[in-house]
Amino acid sequence: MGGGRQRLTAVTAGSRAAAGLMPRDFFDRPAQEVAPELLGCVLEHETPDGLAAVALTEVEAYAGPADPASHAYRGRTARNAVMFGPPGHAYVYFTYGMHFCMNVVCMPPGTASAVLLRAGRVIAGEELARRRRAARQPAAAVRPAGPAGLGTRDPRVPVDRADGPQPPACAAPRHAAARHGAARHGAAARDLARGPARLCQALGIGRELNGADLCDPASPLRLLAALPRGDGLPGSPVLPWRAGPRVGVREGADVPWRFWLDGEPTVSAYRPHVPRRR
DNA sequence: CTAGGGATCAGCT
DNA sequence: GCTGATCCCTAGC
Repeated sequence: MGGGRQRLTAVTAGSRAAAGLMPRDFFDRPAQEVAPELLGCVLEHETPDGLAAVALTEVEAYAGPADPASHAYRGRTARNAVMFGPPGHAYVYFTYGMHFCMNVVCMPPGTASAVLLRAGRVIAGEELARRRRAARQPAAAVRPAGPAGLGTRDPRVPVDRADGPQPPACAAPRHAAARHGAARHGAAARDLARGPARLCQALGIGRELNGADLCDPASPLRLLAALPRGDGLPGSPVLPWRAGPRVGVREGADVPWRFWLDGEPTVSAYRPHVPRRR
């Protein structure tokens, strides 16, 4: 396991919207170099529902054709085409029949390499993120349930009616909530974007953002250089990070290409790969 | 711990 | 065109 300290780029003066936007050449390098420098950077997604953002706390690097754990290992396909495109774009894929995961594309066009965003700390739009996470998986939760009227599909799936934002979990045993440290209004803050699929769910990232440009101020999905200090002090925070083997990777488990901020509670739990039973 | 679910792709016909 | 193994996961027992 390695370790190090990540000096974050200071947020320079400029237009407020573009302040701290990551330059494209930042990503024009091998993913394993980019990855640790992404820690602490801010991913924000702007939608009609509002803005939500996370500070990245855990990432994984996936090198190109030489990395057996990479989606690009067996060459270019329709699914992974974005990885072969220009750097600084989002590669979003669907997995396990229900989850989205997001990567940041690295290296010049033609060389597939990416950083998987594994976890973050929500720093803006927490209520929006909480709503998205509480909405669960409609397909699994709603089930057939009955006729429910023809053609009256509501994409937003309002679970509660009279109780407003009160979650249905209020009837759960209170010791369970206490054991998990869950707040009365849904998941604990640290769990909102803890894990690659949760991160995508909290930010409302789905298939339609595959290929989105993270370096474009006009893009709904943007990557900013660092957290603002907020205290008016010059310079930027220096964050300690650590590195270790990647999660759930069969081959290529020997390289320490998972990076996380030391001591961050939002870092997802490490689970070594276990072959699935049939 | 395991079930769940959809997409993907190698390998086959 | 079809089949079946696989997938970088999460929620709920």
